Amino acid sequence: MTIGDAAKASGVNAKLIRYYESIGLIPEAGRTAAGYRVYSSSDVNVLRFVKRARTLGFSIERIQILVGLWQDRSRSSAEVKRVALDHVTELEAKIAELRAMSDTLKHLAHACHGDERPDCPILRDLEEGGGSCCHEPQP
Amino acid sequence: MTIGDAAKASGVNAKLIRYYESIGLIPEAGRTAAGYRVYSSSDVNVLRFVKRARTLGFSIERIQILVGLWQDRSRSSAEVKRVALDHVTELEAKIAELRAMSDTLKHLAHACHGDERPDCPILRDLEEGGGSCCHEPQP
DNA sequence: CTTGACCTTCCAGTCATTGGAAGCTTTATC
DNA sequence: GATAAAGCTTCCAATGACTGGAAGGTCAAG
Repeated sequence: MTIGDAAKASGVNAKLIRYYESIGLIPEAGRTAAGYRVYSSSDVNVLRFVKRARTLGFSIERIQILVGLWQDRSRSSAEVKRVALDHVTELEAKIAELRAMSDTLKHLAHACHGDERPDCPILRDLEEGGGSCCHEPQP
Repeated sequence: MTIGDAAKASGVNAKLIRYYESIGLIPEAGRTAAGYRVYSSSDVNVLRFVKRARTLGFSIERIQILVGLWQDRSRSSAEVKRVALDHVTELEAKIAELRAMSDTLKHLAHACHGDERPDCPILRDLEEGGGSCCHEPQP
């Protein structure tokens, strides 16, 4: 299998496969006499594993660990679970951050007439640093 | 005011102020005879505006537009609202994406014993590409 | 023998910063 | 006035995870 075949079979594009090899996420592929990379179906399995892990938002660094655990027959499921739950913690933190941004903006946009007049609570918030809002208690 | 003073007053660090200038987000600052950048309190207001907008997750590109609208007395609030709601749309899309990842992982982690044994549904999912899950209908 | 579809490497760019190095200027202290 | 520390300047490089392009080698079909 050439890199193009491996790309089709795994769903990871050829450019990305080379990149993964260059950063050491996957081992160096074998080569033909002409220097073309050669892949086996087990290499494709690794690529699929990586692809699925990326789909779930794992960083390359954590995927390195997961691939290591996957290959390690004496792993404990506790180790895998810990890596997964660390990632969940980060995802939840990011979600909370984006949620707060979105809610604030939706609130401001709701208060904005959205007509031809220049007056706008969104700009007022940005100007004032968001410190004072209609719903906050006045000290 | 020097760049350090402006940094303290705006909460945007000096390095970042120079970067914002270099990409044209803020106008070029005036200079002293020795070449030091000089800032006024209105420059600081712009920096504070930018900082607040970044806190709300706006891209630099959109902040350019927002600053433009802010400075434009003949703007319509509709324009501002549209920029804000476009951003909300993107935030919600990103949240949904992360939510899906997190939920999938929580589900898999829940099904994982997390003990010393190697058997692990998380690795099984990564191996199989997440296509088959206990709760999905069997064709 | 040529065309076109592959493959190779290397370099550059993305986004929004952050860090460091090397070299000025200003301010404070002695 | 000398000196040291703090702050300013520019430029270059790195981050994460890709993506794109240029320049050139290789392979199978017509």
